[in-house]
Amino acid sequence: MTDDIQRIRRFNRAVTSEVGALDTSFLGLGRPLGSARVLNAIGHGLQEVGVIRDYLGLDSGLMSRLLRGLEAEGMITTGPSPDDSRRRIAQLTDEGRAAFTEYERLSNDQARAILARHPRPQAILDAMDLIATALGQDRIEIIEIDPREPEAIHCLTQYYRELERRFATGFDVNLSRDPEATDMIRPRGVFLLAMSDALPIGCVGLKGGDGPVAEIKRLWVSPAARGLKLATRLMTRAEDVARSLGIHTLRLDTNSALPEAAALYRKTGWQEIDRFNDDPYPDMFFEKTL
Amino acid sequence: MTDDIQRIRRFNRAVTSEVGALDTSFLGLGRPLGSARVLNAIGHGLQEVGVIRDYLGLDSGLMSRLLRGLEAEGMITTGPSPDDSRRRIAQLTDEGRAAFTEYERLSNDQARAILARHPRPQAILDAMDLIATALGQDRIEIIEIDPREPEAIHCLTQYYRELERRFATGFDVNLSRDPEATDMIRPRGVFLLAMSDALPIGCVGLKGGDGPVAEIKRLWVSPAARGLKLATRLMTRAEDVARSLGIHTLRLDTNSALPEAAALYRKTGWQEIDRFNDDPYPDMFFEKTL
DNA sequence: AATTTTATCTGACCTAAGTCAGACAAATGA
DNA sequence: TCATTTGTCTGACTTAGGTCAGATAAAATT
Repeated sequence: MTDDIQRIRRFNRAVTSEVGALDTSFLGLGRPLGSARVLNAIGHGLQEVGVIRDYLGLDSGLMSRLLRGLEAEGMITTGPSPDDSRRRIAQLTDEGRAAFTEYERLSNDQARAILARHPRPQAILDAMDLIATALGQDRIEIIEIDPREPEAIHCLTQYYRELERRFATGFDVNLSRDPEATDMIRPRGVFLLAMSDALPIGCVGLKGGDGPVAEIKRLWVSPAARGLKLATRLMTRAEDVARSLGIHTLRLDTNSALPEAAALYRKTGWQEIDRFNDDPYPDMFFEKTL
Repeated sequence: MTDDIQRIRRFNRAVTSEVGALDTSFLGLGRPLGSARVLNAIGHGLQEVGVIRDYLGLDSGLMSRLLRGLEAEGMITTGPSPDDSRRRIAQLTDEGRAAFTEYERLSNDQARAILARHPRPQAILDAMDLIATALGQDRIEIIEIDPREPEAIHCLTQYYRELERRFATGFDVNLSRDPEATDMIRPRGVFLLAMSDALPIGCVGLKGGDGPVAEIKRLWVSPAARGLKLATRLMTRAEDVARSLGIHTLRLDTNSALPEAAALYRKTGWQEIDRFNDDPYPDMFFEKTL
């Protein structure tokens, strides 16, 4: 156990010196960290002075001075907000946008360098996802999204890959009944994503029709987030939406090669029923009355 | 690929805010970060002012002032080094030791908290080891050590566990020929550890006797360090030591359940030979003439 | 219309951190 | 022995970052 603590502290040291290098790269463009942070916040789309101040946790006096400095440098312009002229809005000038892009380039290069010098970049990424998800586990949010958006497709792709790995026969999505995206968009259904910071780490689809019966599809949780009860959260939210859409009965199909899924369904009030479709992949079928 | 970059930058954000919290905890004891860092360096055993200065990368003027401040607080005493009275040596007072212990406690608590709130602490630790090893991959060092030291035992324990997992029959070290520790200490042999920062991530033993023939034992590399050519580095160093001890012939035994090991031996000039012992576990035997 | 609240700014002030030139004393080398 | 080098310290100065008490103007409330 003491040994484990040492491992974490070694990790902190390793990452701190790397993050220190990151801070230095911010300073490397000849601008103090404070101004650089404000410039980046504006570049990332924050406009209102108050919002930026809260986001960066700055005193209003200091914030004002940093803005004035960036203005003097010609990096930003400020003006009153159209709907409340007490509030001020900051925007990048062309010069400011160039500086911001340069910061982005440095950050991306640094990230790329970490991947490039390691023989197993995928292992690095998986480890980073696990740690970032663990550190932010209290800030995981579930959002509704169009299943054709890139974040949703990211999850679905991972889901298909996992089925491919775990089914003895492999998995070809074209042989399965791929639900119409519009069946998973309100008012017929919904597609939910679990987000940790900006990374999608889980999904579930509620595929509805015109009647009171709907199907749960594509329940998946990233390996980085397993054990955090995320599947239950996703299912509960999907059931809530179903109720609000006037749906009385939910069905789903699954495969006995995914025993943790069947266990979850049984534990949360689902009953096993007879086969209700001719999809070649599933071999277990469940139903739940809301 | 762009997606991967985003994942790394998310990791940086997550870790930076956590590390920021660590810095704040340093400040939380009412001492500025600079003084706290010096106090901790002294607590961790650094004594000479110049060594501390280099380690923390401080200007000599600033260093001097920080020392003076800690002295005024009653945290440390300084005096001339006995062998060169230009150099000064800093030591903790009882009060200083108490403050240092408090910092250690805070750091350990923080680390413990991360583990405690996650359902799979072992996964967190493995991920942290992987990342810390990757970030410090250019600073991996190979050292000689007594195989009875805790760092060596850490590696050996992991090695036995891995054999237990990978051999169809399991692995019981008591049934195997456990080499005498003294056979792996100069002048008979040597035990080598690969260290990343303070974490042992690989080992190999050279078990010698009185004659010119020796055995390679216990070659192991942590999953966190695989792909970094560490096994080759360890073997090369073991062979170098063997030569310097007047050994002409090396032997080793291994098992076909560890194909990557046999592949390494074949690639580095080892020849498969007939069984030369009656250990129940190995089923492949190699020899190399130096 | 007068008062209060909100959002930002300004001036005065502070600490932490760091730089640099030179002082000083001990150790080293010619 | 004398000049040079080395390790540390001191004083003078700078920048970054931050706090706080008003000032100011727009918006919201009474």
